[in-house]
Formats: sequence, structure tokens, C-alpha cells
Amino acid sequence: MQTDTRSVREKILAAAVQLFAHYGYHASTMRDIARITGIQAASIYYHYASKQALLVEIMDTHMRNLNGNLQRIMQETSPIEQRLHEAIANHIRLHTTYKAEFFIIDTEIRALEEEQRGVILPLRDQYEMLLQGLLREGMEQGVFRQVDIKIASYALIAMCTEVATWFRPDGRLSVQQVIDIYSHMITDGILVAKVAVGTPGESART
Amino acid sequence: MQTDTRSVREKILAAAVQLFAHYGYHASTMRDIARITGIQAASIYYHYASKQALLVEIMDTHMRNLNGNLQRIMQETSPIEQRLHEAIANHIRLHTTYKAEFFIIDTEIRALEEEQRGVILPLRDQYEMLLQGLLREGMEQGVFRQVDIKIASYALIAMCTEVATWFRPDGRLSVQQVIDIYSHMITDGILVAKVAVGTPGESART
DNA sequence: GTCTATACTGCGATAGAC
DNA sequence: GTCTATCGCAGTATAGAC
Repeated sequence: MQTDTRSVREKILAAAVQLFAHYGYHASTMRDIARITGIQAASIYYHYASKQALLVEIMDTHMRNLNGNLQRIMQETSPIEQRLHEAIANHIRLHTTYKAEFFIIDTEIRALEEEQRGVILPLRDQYEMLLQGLLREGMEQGVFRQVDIKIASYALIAMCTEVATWFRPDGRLSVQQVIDIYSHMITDGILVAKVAVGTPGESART
Repeated sequence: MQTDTRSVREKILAAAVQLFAHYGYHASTMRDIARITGIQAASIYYHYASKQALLVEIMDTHMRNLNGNLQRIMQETSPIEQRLHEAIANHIRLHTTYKAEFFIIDTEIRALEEEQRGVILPLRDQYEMLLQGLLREGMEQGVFRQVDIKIASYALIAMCTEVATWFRPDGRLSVQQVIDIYSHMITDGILVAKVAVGTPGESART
């Protein structure tokens, strides 16, 4: 809406992202954010109401983006295996592209004040529910084996989220390679023993 | 060595664990720790040199314990699958028994001052190396399929570590049940597609 | 070994000029 | 829309009595 307000607002937010991710929310100060932005601390308050508002904007933006993508994937008509792959790709792609932002989401939930937590946590719950719906659908179709859906979703999310802690854009693996490796580990097993694959007669009531 | 020094020291540490885990290191204050312990803030400094010393003691103690156990497991002569199971059990058992302590280890590395980080990070690296050695051994023996060892170890650790965030001692699953489920997911796949298990001809140069 | 008192620093946020 | 100046408070840590 405003003319060139955006630019400074964005620079402030980018500085906050950088500092929150590196030192944590409570260890980052408005003065530090201001210094990186190239303004005085007091000037931040023209753009953002508080330090907390910065945290909320970072979390809200990217969680809604993550959820929106997954929602779109869920509405597709492609086979369930393909939609799972796309869900994994979405998760890893965003977690590597917006490494710092998602790292903040994953480590600074505690820093949210009570009221704001009520806005952000439901978004995380929604994401889990969407993913669990996908797993359930695959199991009902008989494509995936019977697993504890909650635990499988937690394990899947934990695995794919952790990518953000070690991934380097200039590392030995491209984002696409990482996506393929994880997709493979999830659907075909991390460490499947080469003998005795399948463990017959467990819950295979096909 | 001292007579009943222990008791207060332990109570202080327990209070620190509780607060660091719940609110984070920087959001926890010496005054809060003192209040829970039932003493004055200044009294803490008779037992601990600084707030940072509390954090280091928490991290150091439990990481050495985790590593020590894994080292012992690695020296066993039992089959590699069994040692992997024991490694998973060790990780999950400690992460559920000392939930708060390991949650701190996993979220407050950033809060370590430079010098102390040089003590703690090598312990984490050592753990990763031990686990990667186990995976390598299993692959060389032809028991596990060929995987990217680094990534597989990260995925495994992330999965098993995350248990500490949702596990409740009074929840629907016992620690042993959780261990079995995770061990199963890791060695037999999280979501193995019921058709086409095994994906022949990938890197199976047996 | 724990206390009270307090030094010292740095924080988030506001006021008001420009 | 950004500045300087500053308020009010909370933080870690220390000094020294008991």
C-alpha cells in the first residue's frame, strides 16, 4: 500500500531473521537488528509494534505458505505415492530455501507470548493433521503398510525438518538430490535390512 | 567430597533444567532458578560460578552418558542388527528418561559461549561418528542396504531425538513400545509401500 | 553456606524534535 | 519516517554481614 515503506520493513525483518536464527530470540536485541538494518532502534517501532511482532510475522508467513502448499497437494487427484513425494518435496524445499525462517519456527515457539502462541500453534497442528490425513489415505488404499499414523508423521516431519540444520546451498547435494534421498528413505526405509525385507505376518491383513 | 552440599547443588541444577527446558536459557533468570530452589539468587553463586556453568553441566553430563553407552554397545560382539537396536534403545531411553535435559541439549547449543561450545560440540560429533561407524559396519557386512551414511545418521538421530518433544510417561505408549516402533520404522521403513518392496537393482552390488 | 544490599549493564519501548 | 534522549526495569554477578 505505502510507497517505499516496504523496503525498510523488509530489511528490518531480514535482519531479525538473521539474528533470531543465529543467536535466538531472547539473545537478539532491537539495537542489533537496527544496526544491521542501518537505522536506529527507535525507528523499528515505526514499522513494527514490538520485537514479538517481528517473531510472529516470520512464523506466520512461512507456516501459512507451507500449509497452503500441502493443502493444494492434498487436493490433487494423482496417486497417493506421488502426493506423498510432493509433500516431502514441499517440506524440504521450503526448509532449505527458507532455512533460517524455519529454524526459527522450530526453535522459538517457546518465545511466543501466550496470545500469539494461540495463533501459531494451530497452524502447526493443521500441518500435522493434513499430513496424517495423507498417510491415512495411503494406508486405507492399501498402498502403505499399517503404521502408527501419529508417530509416523512425527518421524517424517522430524527427519525432513532437520535438513534445515545441515543443508548448505553450496554443499555436495542439491535440494533435488536431498528430496529424492529422503523420499526414498521414507517410502523404502532408512536402513532396510537386505535380508528379510517385509517382515511378513505383522499387521499385513491385506 | 563435601558433606551435604550435594543436595542444594542438585536442587539448583534441577530447577535450572526445568526452566531452561520450559522457557529457554536466555528467558530463564537466576532469580527464577533461586526461587524454585528455595534460596536467594546470590546463593547460587556459592555452588555454581555462573548461569553458563549450569548449562554446561547439564549438557556435558548427559552427552557423556549417551556417548558412553553407545561406545559400550559398539564394543559388543553381538550381530550388527542387534547393536543397532540397542543403539536406538539407548538413544530413546535416555531421551525419554531425561526429556528436559536432552531437550536443552537439542535447543540451546546456541546459548553456549564460544569456549564452552568447544567442549560440547565435539561430544555431539563423537556421537555422530560412532553411529555412522555402526551404519558403515552394517553396510560392509551386507546387512544394511547401501545408503548415504551421513544423511541416514542425521535422519535416524532426528527421528529418535524428536521423541523427547512428545513423549509423556503417562501417555498411551511405554518407553519400550516407542523403542520397538522406532526400531521397526528404521530397519523396516517408515512407510514401505506394500507393493514393490526392495526396489531391485539400485545399488545392490552384492 | 546463605543472607541482604547493591553495583553495573543492557534491555524494550516511548517522547518528541526534525 | 528517522532521529536523539531517556524512562523504567530486569538481568548477572559481587561485597560483605552473619
